[in-house]
Amino acid sequence: MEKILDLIADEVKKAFVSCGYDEKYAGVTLSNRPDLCEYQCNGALAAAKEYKKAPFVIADEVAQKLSQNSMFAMAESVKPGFLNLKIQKSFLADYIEQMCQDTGRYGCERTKQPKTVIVDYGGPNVAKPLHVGHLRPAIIGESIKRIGKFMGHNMIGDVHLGDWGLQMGLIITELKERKPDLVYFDETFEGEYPKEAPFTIAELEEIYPAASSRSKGDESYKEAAMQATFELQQGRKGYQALLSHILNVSVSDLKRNYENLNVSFELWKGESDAQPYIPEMVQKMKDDGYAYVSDGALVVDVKEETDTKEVPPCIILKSDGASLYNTTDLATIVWRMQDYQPDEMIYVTDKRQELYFMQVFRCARKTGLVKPVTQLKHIGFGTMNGKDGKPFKTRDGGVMRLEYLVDEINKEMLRKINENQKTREGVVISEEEAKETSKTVALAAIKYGDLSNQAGKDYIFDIDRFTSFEGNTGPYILYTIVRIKSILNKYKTVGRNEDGAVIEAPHSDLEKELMLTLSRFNAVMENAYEETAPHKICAYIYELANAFNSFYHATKILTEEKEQVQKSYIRMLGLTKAILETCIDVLGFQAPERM
RNA sequence: GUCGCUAUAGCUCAGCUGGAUAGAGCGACCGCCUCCUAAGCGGUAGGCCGGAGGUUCAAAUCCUCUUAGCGACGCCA
Repeated sequence: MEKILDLIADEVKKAFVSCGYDEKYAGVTLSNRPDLCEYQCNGALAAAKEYKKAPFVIADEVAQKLSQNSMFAMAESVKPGFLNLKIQKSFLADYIEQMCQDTGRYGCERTKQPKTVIVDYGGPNVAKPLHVGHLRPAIIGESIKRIGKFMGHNMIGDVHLGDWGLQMGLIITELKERKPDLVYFDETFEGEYPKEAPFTIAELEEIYPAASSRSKGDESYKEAAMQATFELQQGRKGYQALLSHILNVSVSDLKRNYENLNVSFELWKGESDAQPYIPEMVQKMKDDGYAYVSDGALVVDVKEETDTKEVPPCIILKSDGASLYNTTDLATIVWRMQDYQPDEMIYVTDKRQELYFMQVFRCARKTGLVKPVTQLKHIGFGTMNGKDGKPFKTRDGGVMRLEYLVDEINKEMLRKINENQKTREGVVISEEEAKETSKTVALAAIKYGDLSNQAGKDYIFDIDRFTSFEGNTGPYILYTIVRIKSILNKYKTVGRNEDGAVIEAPHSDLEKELMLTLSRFNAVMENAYEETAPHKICAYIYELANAFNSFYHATKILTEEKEQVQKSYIRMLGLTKAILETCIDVLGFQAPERM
């Protein structure tokens, strides 16, 4: 469906043209003075200069023309030269009715040019638990992916595991110290390695930090780890087998953790998957004359004439010949292009990596790793700070495990739900349901709290604020949905049905306001995709929830006597619920049945 | 040092492809449950949009300068 703003703008354009003015002045926006009008056009103010006329005169001519148009209930010119518009109720009702009929899409069309887009978010390290630093990329990346999917693009999420480098050598070394008799360390072993991993996730999570801290004070230990890393990379069989055990154990644990966040990845690739592509890639960069040795390291220049600052070259290989983050990321681009031919790659990481990604992107482009039309985007997010405005830490200054943070919020939510139960009659929730619901609500609180801020800015993660479910929060949105569900259920329980329901022209200002808000859905979703801005969806559903709650308080729905009016209400409620649910789904959370 | 980001109500944030009286939430204060979930609704108070210039009929929004905070700046990821 065409956006309502475009439909209006089309009419306004015609009016401008027929009055002898250029249509470029006919831009229509939502009104910033809802007390005066619903939509406005400020073009007359701008056109005044070109036509050497008072803006008011122009606005008035156009307004005259438009007031004959059945789409508008009001078209008037005001003071300096504003053109204020109100839309005809019946037109609006028809539009909403069409949205209702457009099941699943509600007026938002799929893109006509679907793209394949790889979204790189996550970036957890194997053998290490997720910590709060992994929260933002997971939430934001997942949402970007879902928004793209909804718009009809082929979105592929890649977790991009940190599964390469010294950390693996450390784990192997520590394991060897503890369990030297394992077959993995026997170089003469020729049989088949056990299917079962020789450690659990809990052990793994303990082994790595232990090894890491020991390596800092023990040179020979560190050397052993480096040697193990080297041998692993050279393909030593026992170590490779251990690596796959580490990966399996770790990945299944990570999957479980991400699932709890309602985050999933299409690809569970890691840095190790890029390694095979490195030699050929590097050789080609050399052969093509892009890569050269500077200060011992192999680099590719990526500065451009228009740069206002120094852009250091992209380092491909360290002076000791080893690969590094850059190398792996570039080689990752190689296999992605080879296997998926994406039109676009989006990297969701901390914004401090901005310069780094600029280098990598330029290097990839310059050396022909990607096509000229392939888009490479870095979505940098800000730091998650505590209430004191400093990076979020545990009480003792450590990095908090993500599970603990989520648990804490789950518990707080459960407490509040139980508290509410006591003060409320009628809605009785079992202990089991309360537990499930608390998780659902907690996740919404966390995600909405994050996504409602602009991703690029730092934000304050205030547990007290997020878990207090008042105001502009995830729980408020869920509560609104639950309310609607409750009404719809009761409506059905009474034995009535929606047969023959049609959206009628709004019966009140609050109902019209709700309809106007509903009608913006397609524009909001499209814009959120174009600007990779989930926070715009948050802002929208907050407005929608407000519009609904105001309407709800002023309107008796279940006791409405006129059958057709009631059916119209119910139909509109269904649409409101569907849109809210669609929106929170692309944000990556869900609503419970009751709360 | 160079470059970048941020600065809006007591607090947390929207608004920034320029438009009419700068919006929410929290907190404060005042109302509303014989009525579909009060996790709600209505209302009051609270702002020289960091500062100074400029462009424009019109600037929180664009440009320049400036102050403060944060960040990035070749072998970490």
